[in-house]
Amino acid sequence: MSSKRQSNAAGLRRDIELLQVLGAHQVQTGSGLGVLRIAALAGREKTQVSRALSTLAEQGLVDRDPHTLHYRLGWRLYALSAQTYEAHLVSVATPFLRRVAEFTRETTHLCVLRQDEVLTLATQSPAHGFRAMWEGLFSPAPTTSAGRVLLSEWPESALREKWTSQELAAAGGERHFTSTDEFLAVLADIRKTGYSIVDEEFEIGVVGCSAPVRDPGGRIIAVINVGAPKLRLGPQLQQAAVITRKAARELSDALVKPH
Amino acid sequence: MSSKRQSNAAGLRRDIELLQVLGAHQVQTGSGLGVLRIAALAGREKTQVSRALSTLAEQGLVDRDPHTLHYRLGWRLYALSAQTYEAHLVSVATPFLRRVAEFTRETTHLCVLRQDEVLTLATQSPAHGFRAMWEGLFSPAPTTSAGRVLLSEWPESALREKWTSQELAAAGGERHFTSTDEFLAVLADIRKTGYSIVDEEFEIGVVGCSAPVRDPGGRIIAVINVGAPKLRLGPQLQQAAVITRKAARELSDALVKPH
DNA sequence: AACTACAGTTGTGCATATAGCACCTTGTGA
DNA sequence: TCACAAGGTGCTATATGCACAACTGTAGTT
Repeated sequence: MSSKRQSNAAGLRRDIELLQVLGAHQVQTGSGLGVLRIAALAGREKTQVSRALSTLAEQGLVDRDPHTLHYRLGWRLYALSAQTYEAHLVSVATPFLRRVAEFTRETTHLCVLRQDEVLTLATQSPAHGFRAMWEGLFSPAPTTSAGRVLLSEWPESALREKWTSQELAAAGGERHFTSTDEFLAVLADIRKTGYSIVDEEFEIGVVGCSAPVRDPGGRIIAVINVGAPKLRLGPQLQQAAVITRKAARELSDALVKPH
Repeated sequence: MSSKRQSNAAGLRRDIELLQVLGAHQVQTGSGLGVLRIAALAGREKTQVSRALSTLAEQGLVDRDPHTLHYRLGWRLYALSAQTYEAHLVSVATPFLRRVAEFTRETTHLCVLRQDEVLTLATQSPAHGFRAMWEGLFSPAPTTSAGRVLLSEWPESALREKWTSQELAAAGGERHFTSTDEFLAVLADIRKTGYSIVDEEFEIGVVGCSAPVRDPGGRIIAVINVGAPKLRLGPQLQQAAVITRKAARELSDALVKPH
């Protein structure tokens, strides 16, 4: 069997999974997690988890409440994240997001595509202080306006390979495409207009629009997205899309340095 | 109690060091790093580094430029960091930082103490768009106004143990304390006034002030800090300190939920 | 084209760090 | 006082990672 030595670092992979378990839990309940709970969620022995977490804590990747002994994600993740390309992107994009948020009076996001899902990097609300807690979270790609823009310039072969009818259905949302061809037609329309509009397809009562942000090479690397209750934004959705498209283009021009 | 028995997870520790190497390099030059360079910086065999990095890349902790083959810190760090307590703190603090930045017309920071150094979590500039790139970076504690506030309510025994004259000298800065007693006197003064002022002690030509942010239990968990060229802020430094102290108190009141 | 110089990946024997188990310690509530 | 739950420690066989070497790929030079 030769034991598949090529795929090294099974241990590392498992330890990273602990971080993901902690992150996922933190999203749902705002609190930390004990060793036994983490072990159960990760499907590992508590003793291994205990030892791994204490090493992670020593390195600052997780923090421990000295009283409850619960773990949560640690400060070093925050320090390291400031050096990522994504952080650079957010720092350049923030003024543009802010402007869109003030124009539309709605919450505005910066999103990217990671692992075939939409990752929201940053959020700006018109009334600052309260920010919708979407940052760092994933959404399905085909049912959101952001995801459709991010996929819109994939080569057709790659789209057909990845987004079969099953995949489209599996991605969820209130409504979904019944065929890949239908999906491709929507993407073609996005390429023509330069923005994407979604009306209650991801979630009932919610509408949204998105426009592409491009790197200096012209590739779509992110989107600016506006999402809001249909009752409020519905009538001006088209107008919001145009504003979003304009801001996304200006942001693209500001991205001279790939960092 | 020599902690020799926790000889656990040497491999994990080494892999985390790779992330730190990448982070440190990214700060200096904006670009990524090849496998051989990383191996040299981390003092490891290139083959191990190659394998470890490919696992880290698979998990999204590092990203690889497909063309240059250079690695940099990955998107998952950004996603995970959004779930940290530090991110929560930043999200609550941002409006307060913004107000201080607009009042003083100077760059304002939110800082915490991690591993006996000052970690800057967030920055707000009066003219938004350009932000000084201090986020995610460390500064020495005793020579900065932020660090002094963060240390100001440590018990005296802990201060004497940690901040011996050698430690104070090792922390750097343009000027440093010659004795721990002198240092303690400065901290006592901070406790009295509720803010800290530093005049060209960390860096020539730079002045700053800081005030403590407290959790609901009253413990100092962060500071708001204003730093600026002496020529510009010098005359109004005292006034800026009062504004900072006021904002820090209001932020403390806003921190009802410990997340 | 062939030659050289780098950058990075893959294969293998050997030493060692780790998984898993049973056993402790501590805290808490009836 | 007991009983139970959460978390940590000691120990050994063995799976894992390490080092070294050989291999592949990619420019740049003549």
